[in-house]
Amino acid sequence: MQNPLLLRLGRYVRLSASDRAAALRLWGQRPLRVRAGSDAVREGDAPRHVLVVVGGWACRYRHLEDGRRHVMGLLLPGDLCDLDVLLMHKLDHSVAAVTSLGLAQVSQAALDEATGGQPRLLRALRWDAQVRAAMQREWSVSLASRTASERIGHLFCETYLRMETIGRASKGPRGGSCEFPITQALMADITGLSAVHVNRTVQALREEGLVRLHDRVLAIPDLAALMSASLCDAGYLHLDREGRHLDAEDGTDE
Amino acid sequence: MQNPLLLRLGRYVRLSASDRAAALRLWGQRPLRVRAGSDAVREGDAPRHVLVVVGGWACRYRHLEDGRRHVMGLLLPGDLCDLDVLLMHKLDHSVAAVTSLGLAQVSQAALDEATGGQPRLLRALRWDAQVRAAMQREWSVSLASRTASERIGHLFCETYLRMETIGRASKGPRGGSCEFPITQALMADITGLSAVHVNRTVQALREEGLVRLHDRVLAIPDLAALMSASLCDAGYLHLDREGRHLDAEDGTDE
DNA sequence: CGTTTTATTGAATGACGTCAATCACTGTGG
DNA sequence: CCACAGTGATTGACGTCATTCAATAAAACG
Repeated sequence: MQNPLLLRLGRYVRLSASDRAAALRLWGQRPLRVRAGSDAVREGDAPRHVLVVVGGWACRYRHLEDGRRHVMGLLLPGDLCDLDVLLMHKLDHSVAAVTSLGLAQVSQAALDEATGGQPRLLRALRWDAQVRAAMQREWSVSLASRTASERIGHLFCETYLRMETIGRASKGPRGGSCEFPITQALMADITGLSAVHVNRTVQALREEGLVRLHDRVLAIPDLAALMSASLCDAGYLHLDREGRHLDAEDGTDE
Repeated sequence: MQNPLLLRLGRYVRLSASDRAAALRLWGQRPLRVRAGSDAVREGDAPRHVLVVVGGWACRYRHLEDGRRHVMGLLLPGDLCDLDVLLMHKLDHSVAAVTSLGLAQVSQAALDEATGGQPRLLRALRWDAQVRAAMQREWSVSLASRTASERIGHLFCETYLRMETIGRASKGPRGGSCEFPITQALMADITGLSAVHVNRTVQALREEGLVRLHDRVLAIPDLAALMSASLCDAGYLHLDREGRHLDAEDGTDE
């Protein structure tokens, strides 16, 4: 299986053929293109769909009144944006395209139809939402307790691991690497640092040999070393197939 | 209605009598006492219940390997700790009692039984989880983008508003006030500041006349002024009864 | 090719942390 | 009743990490 959503949900449980078919119906739903840099949805809007990232990267963000911006999450291909968002009247944050972006817009009816007869799929989606909440908490830990280089190193580790789970990382003799289309200015808005300090910190990590980052490609020669230097413990990503006791009989891995 | 859980869910939708009865069955479930300062559940444990705070205050926290601690959320009476936590194999953070604490331990079976025939109640609980996620994001905004005094002021505003929605705040001629059993050391772990700096910042807020804080009681003479000084926009708390179109016929307010 | 975005560098400043000591308050045992 | 320890709040001096401002270099883009 190559679909990022299926790869991701497969970290929780082996889906049956009909689960997978239902998940793919979400995938195909009314896709929308968003240009890099512009907003897909905006704070204050009434949510009309559950969004699924089909291609490209997006971010959730919020502005403070005086213009300061904080990016509170990254959305990668296969990521689903708030299963229960349609309960709310207004969005409390915006979502912007980081790169050129493809979004599936899933209506409540489409969601109900896809999950109605597939409790295993619904559980996988709920698990995914829990993991997303854990990531949010971990970003809080970073902002509150990690130093600049730990924050940035942690962002690299987490993003690399997320890319790996959706089959978008490659491993070579010099470690793993993945796409990383995040400018230093955006990294600043994520980590709560200034762009200048991000720049200096990235350079320091490079000089220590912990990462290579050029041309929107992130390479990590020794992931364990970077994780350790960044105080990153991957437990919160819950990558160990916690729902395996619910595996479908016909759930295969290929 | 006086029950904090019902008051809180009532911010979303008017519950029917049978919704309320079902919610109260969660409330009564096998209550557990935890002494102030000790852990209710610990990172790495297998979750066995959904926890509901019946009385007292708790906090979610995580330690980094070198001992730094971050508190990533406060749990007040009526708060429910992760509707879907039982999907996970391991907890990724701990929960400690801030004050002497009463916890209802709700099993999956009890949860299913309570929500099975009450879709309105289930929606209210899901709405609550969304609001909780929004609070988590807002704490990230604080840590990344707000100054020390804005962070602390924001914590005061949010906590006061949460206490107000559960009927635990009182209003007088000199503004509103509520219990606030949080030591400055704990405020430091919440805001990512040092305890010393929290102390100085609280004093500054006092001298500006924005808050009074003594003997575990927080008083806010002018909430609008404090909110404005802290760049606090209450939108993310979603306090405006967003599910009112789903109100039960027999849902009364008393 | 110019134009814009992104990355990089230096110097000065400032917000916040650390260390260390003191003070107030509480509860405890003698 | 008082000595004592323990917790939480407070203060001062000093150090440091990160910000800001400003300028430049290097890429990316049309």
